[in-house]
Amino acid sequence: MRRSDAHATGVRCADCMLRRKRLFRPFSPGELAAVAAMKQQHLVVAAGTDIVRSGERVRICYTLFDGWAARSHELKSGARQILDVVLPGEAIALDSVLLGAGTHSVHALTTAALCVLDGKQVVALLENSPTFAADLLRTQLENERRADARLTMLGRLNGEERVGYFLVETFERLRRRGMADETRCAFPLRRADIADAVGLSKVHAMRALRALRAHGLADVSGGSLTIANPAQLAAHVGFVPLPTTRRAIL
Amino acid sequence: MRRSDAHATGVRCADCMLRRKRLFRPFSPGELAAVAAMKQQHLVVAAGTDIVRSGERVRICYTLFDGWAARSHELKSGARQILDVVLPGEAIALDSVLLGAGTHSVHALTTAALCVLDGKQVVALLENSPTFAADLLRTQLENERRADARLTMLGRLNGEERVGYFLVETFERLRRRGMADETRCAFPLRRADIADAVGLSKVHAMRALRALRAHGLADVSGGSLTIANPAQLAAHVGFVPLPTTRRAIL
DNA sequence: CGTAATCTTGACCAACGTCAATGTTCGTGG
DNA sequence: CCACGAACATTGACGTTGGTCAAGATTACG
Repeated sequence: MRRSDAHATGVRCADCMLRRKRLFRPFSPGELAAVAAMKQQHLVVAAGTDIVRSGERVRICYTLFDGWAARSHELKSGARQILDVVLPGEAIALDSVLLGAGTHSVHALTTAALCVLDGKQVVALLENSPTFAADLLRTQLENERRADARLTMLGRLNGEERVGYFLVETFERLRRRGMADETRCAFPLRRADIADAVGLSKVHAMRALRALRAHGLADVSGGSLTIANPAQLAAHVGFVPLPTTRRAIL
Repeated sequence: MRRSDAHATGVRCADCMLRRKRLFRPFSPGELAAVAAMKQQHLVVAAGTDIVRSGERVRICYTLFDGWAARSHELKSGARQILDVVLPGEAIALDSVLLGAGTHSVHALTTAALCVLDGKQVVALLENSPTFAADLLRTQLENERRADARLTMLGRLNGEERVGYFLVETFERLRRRGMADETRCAFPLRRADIADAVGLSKVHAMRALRALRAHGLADVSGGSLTIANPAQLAAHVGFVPLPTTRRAIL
């Protein structure tokens, strides 16, 4: 499950099924060629691997092709905050290509497949294809809206609501990628990960999960998440799905 | 202090001193002309005015020219979360021009002067000037980094640290705009605003302010903020200033 | 089969929210 | 200049939420 698998799982951009999903912006032939040219490697890493470490200056970025990852901050105190879960089709380390040394870490939550992209060529595409740059800006503005909502959840919801919010939001993101059925999806996060995502201690995150289960709202067990009535849970925690826009993908 | 003052305070983009600050990206003559053309009005609003209301679909966006504003979410419960303080030179409602109906509100914290920009022309500039789109994307990625740090503060710091973080972060942003001296700056937020920014109740935000004052770290009174030793406070709360990049301004 | 990691729970304590009362500031009209 | 009221600031008392510690149960894996 290391780099030696690269060829086994390699996919040419032109054949990539991920980018054909409705969620993603269609590519012009020219853009597709540019992206195919900048793709240096198809890399598979094991669960737990650090994909990006905070402070590293890098000349490459990634598209998560398959699997789950988490962006996080670590404090000197040892505490950790998970900033966001990264799902297939999303960019990793794009910020460090455009702004220099990254401020967050990214680690694989499951076995993860990554498209490795040459930073210089990414910048070149941006500066040569204005519609692409504009679409990437749209995607980034949409990310900001999600981040705003997460900030509100951390600042203003109680423990049970925070966990519930995190679960439906993730469920909804998976649904849009065709990675969830009506009430169920994979959910590889451990209890400690959930706690670090919603700003609770591990013990209290447990209590919140127990309460959600007791209320028949959500159940996390055996690596999968079941939400009997997603609309009800969403209403309960004040989650409002964003209107679907076609996200830029690299 | 209403629209009638527009002419009194009107500034032509070519003469604008704000955009000449080091913090902001210099403009090519072509871009400057494009921005001057899209500027429809120079609008002055009183403190407390709603500049943008959540859910409104708009065809214009703004650059905050002078004064302070706050972006916020309101929950059905009546609770409010301030997402960010908006300072001179920053865009307002750019997201709703590019993505449709906004998801947050923006209100003026002080008397505020706004450059009103035509949305269509903003989009046109983006799609015609790739370097500008790329720079705006950089600025947006920098905003994301700040948002990540705020999320971490909400999730992982205690009340006193949260308030301290919010104060130094804002102080540092003002300093970069030349709006603060070594230890002091204007600070027009009320106690309730501070509480809503850091996810505390008003009463507890008070206690945190009292503790910060008792520890000699920060003092908010009479509409101004004094931080005896900003570096010390920053270290105390884990605030790390982002490297300065030249921000795109419209 | 054994060891380490993770999950789960109870008991207890600290942080934070709520309620309610008092003080302070500031603008307005007399 | 003063009287008044409204909005805001400040504080104490008390209840609730969430953190910490510690132990036992379960799972994953060599």
